Amino acid sequence: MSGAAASRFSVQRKERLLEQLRVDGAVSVRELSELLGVSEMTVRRDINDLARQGLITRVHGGATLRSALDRTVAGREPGDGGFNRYTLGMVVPSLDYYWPQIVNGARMAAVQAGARVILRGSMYDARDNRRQIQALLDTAGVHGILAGPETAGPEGHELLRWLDSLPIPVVLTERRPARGVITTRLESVSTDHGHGAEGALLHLRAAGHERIGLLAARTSPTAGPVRRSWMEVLRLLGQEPAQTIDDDANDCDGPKSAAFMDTVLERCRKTGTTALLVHPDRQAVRFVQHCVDRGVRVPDDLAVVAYDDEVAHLGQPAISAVRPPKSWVGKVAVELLVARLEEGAARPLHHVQLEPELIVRDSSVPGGRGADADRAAPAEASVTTEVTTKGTV
Amino acid sequence: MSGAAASRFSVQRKERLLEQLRVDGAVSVRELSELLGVSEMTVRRDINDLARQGLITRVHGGATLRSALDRTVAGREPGDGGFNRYTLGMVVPSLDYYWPQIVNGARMAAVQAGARVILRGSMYDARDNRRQIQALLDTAGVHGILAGPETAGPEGHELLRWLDSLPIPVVLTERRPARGVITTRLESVSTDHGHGAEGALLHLRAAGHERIGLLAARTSPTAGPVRRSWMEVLRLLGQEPAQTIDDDANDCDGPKSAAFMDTVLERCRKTGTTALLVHPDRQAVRFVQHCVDRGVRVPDDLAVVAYDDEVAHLGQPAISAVRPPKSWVGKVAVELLVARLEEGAARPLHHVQLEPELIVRDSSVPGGRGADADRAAPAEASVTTEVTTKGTV
DNA sequence: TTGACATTGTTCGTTTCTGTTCGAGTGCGT
DNA sequence: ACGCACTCGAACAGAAACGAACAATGTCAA
Repeated sequence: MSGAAASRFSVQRKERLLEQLRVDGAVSVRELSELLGVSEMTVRRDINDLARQGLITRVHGGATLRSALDRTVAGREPGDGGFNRYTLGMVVPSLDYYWPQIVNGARMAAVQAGARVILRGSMYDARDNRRQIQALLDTAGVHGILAGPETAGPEGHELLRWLDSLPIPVVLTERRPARGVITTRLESVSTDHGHGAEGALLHLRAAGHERIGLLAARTSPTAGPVRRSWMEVLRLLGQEPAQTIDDDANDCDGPKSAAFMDTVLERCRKTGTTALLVHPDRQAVRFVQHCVDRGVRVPDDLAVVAYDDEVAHLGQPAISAVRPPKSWVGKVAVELLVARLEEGAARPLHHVQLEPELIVRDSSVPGGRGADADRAAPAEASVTTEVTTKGTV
Repeated sequence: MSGAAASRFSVQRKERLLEQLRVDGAVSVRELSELLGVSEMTVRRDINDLARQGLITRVHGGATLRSALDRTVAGREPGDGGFNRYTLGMVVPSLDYYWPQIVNGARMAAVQAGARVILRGSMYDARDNRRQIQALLDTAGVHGILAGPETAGPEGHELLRWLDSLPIPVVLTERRPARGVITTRLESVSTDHGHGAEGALLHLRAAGHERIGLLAARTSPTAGPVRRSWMEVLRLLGQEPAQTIDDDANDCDGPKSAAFMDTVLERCRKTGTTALLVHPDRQAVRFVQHCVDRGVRVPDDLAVVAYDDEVAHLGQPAISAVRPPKSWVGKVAVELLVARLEEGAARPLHHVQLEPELIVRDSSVPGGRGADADRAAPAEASVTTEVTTKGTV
């Protein structure tokens, strides 16, 4: 077969491997050989190549991120004579959803920069955020803080002001200073969720969908920008939110989920909604599952794009998804913080936004691949193909 | 004309190849030879040419977008003395105001990164911007573009779309993609002028000024965010723009300038306006000069903060000013572009905003820090005063 | 027209990539 | 100890891709 655009050449396989490593921290030969559709021997050869370059560390059965214990090749980065020049405290609101990848990226960047990350888990709650950060400050020798705190509400604002006043540099991670809060020293790295959602919506629009609904988990900080973008795109298309779906994706879970999703499907029928953006992807998987159970064909009867890409590839069919560059957020955050520590106040404050990419799978366009990719492909593909685009249109 | 090193057809083929690469991320020799109707050998020759220029990554069987794993060019580059790995084209709208420092920062960063910058001056005009950028594209061996184009209006939007579609990476410099224009590949570095203006206004507010006016050069792209911030801060202070000054600073120049400035002073008296933000600083110098001529004491009778800091230190008294981090804008732009060239498409799109700093001199607070403040410009970074964070409304 | 030059196509021996096979090594439970 | 399950990698082989050399074609100027 020649249609697999995902990884035709060895370089692409290796990039895919590294990407997987960034996400999971480890890969197995077996997994990869299935994922990429090549023999295990080939995967081993790739791993050996990369290990020889010092980019990864070989382990029995697979590979991991380059480890400090790996002495096989002189590490490409002069981690510097001084091994841990800086100690960075990091506080994240969750240790099992979304944030592990950010932490991973931060860890890797820290190793590169000769720094050490001390991690503390917290909650989506300003008071606890502050407690955890205070604990880090009380730890001797912490040079800077990476924090993904609650920024909304009076308590969030107060927390931001407190962070702004700390004696050591602080980089907001996957957060921005809230509007209306005066900050003069905070820096930030965050994903441009609004733009990500816009990309997904325009992709659906380009696939011919006129009426596009939204299921977003209202409790998440991500939902805000996503929903705002959705409303803006609707406005561009000359539509009213009331004419389609705008519900809370959290309801796709729990005892009443079946009834809820039935209601959504019913409303899709009534309003002529043919596409949905679902946030987060766990709920998208649930929802697509439900569609299949009810005989609603995806994407023919209803196209679905997930916002976030933790499990979207496991959906049946595999779900197209917007993938925030999580590990990069962590990486850039560490780089900003280390640069601040090295260069001091002469360096202007940085605010970085990173854009998500849209992973087109099978749930958004018939045939599994966008009409945007006009290629005479032999349609014979039993293995799910993944196409990565830097956006749509 | 016979001067071209490569034939017209060869160029077209290569453009087509890059185009295909942009869509798919990879091309195979076989596919391409069929698609273009030429022999495989010819395609290989094209691929080798482009790879030698560092524009793509050669792989067995075809080519991919430049990959971080591609070590071929990074190692050796025959001819160029060995160290200019990349050639970056830069187009700026002015060569005598504001932009020289940005260009400087870019130049320095380029040297650091082993790159070379080719500069072209243009105008504040979309059509000419495009002409100049096209000229750079026609220059053989340009790997990426730094541009500070016109982004407003239909022509600006069209220009952005065109930039977004170029086969080589583009970093907008001191510009952002306009709202409402769909871009999927542009990156950007810009100053957060809004935040800068906010800092100046809050500084004046903290110094006790209740009613603060604005003189902004309406023709400048910077004026937009500055004025928006000003209006927002006024709103926070519970005031109306109409109750104070909001005029065009351009009128401080030219034959009728004296009359204009007298009118402004008169209106300040009438409305009880005790402070002004003036953009740009040249006009601020003129205005302060006029105040002194008319016996209006600065800062006692009227406080002035300039937006921008090219000549503000030459004012009598020295004028407090918001200083955009110009050379940093150039530096970060080059860093983004080089990183994109090195790491390829796996790197997410970056949008960076840098914050200006407020240089407090003698025109905004009585008893400011006179003589030593304007001696060594770089040293002033440490003199920057923080804006009060409490008590505003 | 002719000759110099550039570009493209063809041939064919060489190289690269990948899958398969199979013996060796490792850890684990019985 | 033993077998078992697993992984690893050397060795081989087929297919495909590569590129040097040469041939063919087209372009331009004298």
